[in-house]
Amino acid sequence: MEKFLELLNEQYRLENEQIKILLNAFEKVDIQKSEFLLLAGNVARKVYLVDKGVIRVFSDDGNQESTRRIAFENEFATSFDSFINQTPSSESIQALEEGILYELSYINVRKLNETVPAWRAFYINRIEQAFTLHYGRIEAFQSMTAKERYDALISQRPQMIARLSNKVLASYLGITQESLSRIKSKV
Amino acid sequence: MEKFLELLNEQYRLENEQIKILLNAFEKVDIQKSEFLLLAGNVARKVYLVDKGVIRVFSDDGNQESTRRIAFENEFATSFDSFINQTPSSESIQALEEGILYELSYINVRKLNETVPAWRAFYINRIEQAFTLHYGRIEAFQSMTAKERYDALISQRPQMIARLSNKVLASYLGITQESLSRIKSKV
DNA sequence: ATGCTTTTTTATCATTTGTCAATTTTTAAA
DNA sequence: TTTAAAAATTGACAAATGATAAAAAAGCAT
Repeated sequence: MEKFLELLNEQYRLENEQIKILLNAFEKVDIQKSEFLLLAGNVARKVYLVDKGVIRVFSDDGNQESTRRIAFENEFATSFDSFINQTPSSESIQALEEGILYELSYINVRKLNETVPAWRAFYINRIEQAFTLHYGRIEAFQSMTAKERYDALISQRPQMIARLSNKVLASYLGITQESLSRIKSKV
Repeated sequence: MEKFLELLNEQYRLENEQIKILLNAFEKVDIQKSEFLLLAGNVARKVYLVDKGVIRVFSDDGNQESTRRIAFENEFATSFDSFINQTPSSESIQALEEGILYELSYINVRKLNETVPAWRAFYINRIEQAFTLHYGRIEAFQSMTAKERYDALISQRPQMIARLSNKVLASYLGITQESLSRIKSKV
């Protein structure tokens, strides 16, 4: 949380009054490993800032899981489509490690967008960044093999390999656990 | 362009003064089929609103083309990463049909974001929508076969099949032309 | 530590998709 | 219209990935 405020202050200049408003909008939540923050079918009413731990956004069609987003420390995550339209989510959100989150409700996001210019600029910037992050994944799926996607992930987001189980990592890469196991053994 | 202004007015209420500012920010451009609006290596300085025709954003690694985004009438497109960071683009933008565009410079986007609240709300909304659109593609790549992605595209964006060549469509779906040809013949 | 559950690995075989090459069809230019 | 270029189709084969099953390894609760 401190790091987040630092960043915000650095880039967008915060007045003390605004810092207070911001801090009031967030709520601290302790999470246990494997705990669900959102179950598919419900509306995503919060966006989460990870203070400590890892969370994942994923869907499960009964046959296979697809991990859409992994958020580590100082990253935001939610089931975005559900959150911005406040409609039922097709995705669930789950903690992968014990940790601490700061959650922000939909209403507070919209309020902050109206009332705190620094937050608004930050919000726009975050969505732009999130867009390019996910855009990169489309590039990967369009033009790379599973092995190439894995190698790219190692160099771009090493935490992904270090902190995630093969099962989750495989579902993020869009392949089966067995394929991932083979890819890893192929040097 | 009219339709775009209508939409903006409907959803965000525009004053006459603001309409003038907006109209001045856009510039009309006639485009020929196959014409390049941006060549990879250059900075994307404009975002394009398609008034008539179709444009595509794609990359070409020398070996294969990957079509990242197709924009039809009343849709916006640019090489997003390059545009928001004003850094050289790895993508090119090309017209697929003769048509008419309205282009908006990076500077004007940022200016409008500061000065026209209706535009700003619209801009945020567009990025949010663009995000969910591309997010849907990740879902497709993660959990569907090429045939399933093709079928989904037929029902969700029939224009894609109707107006694009197989070559472009295949590169959008992330498969070879040959595979697409076989998928189509499989009923 | 012990036993149970989950994850990971390994093997075999099936399916999907890619590659390469040739042919047909379509498009565009002279 | 004629001709050349580009795109689409088809076939044969190769490579990548999935499905299923079984065994080994790791994690977790008691």
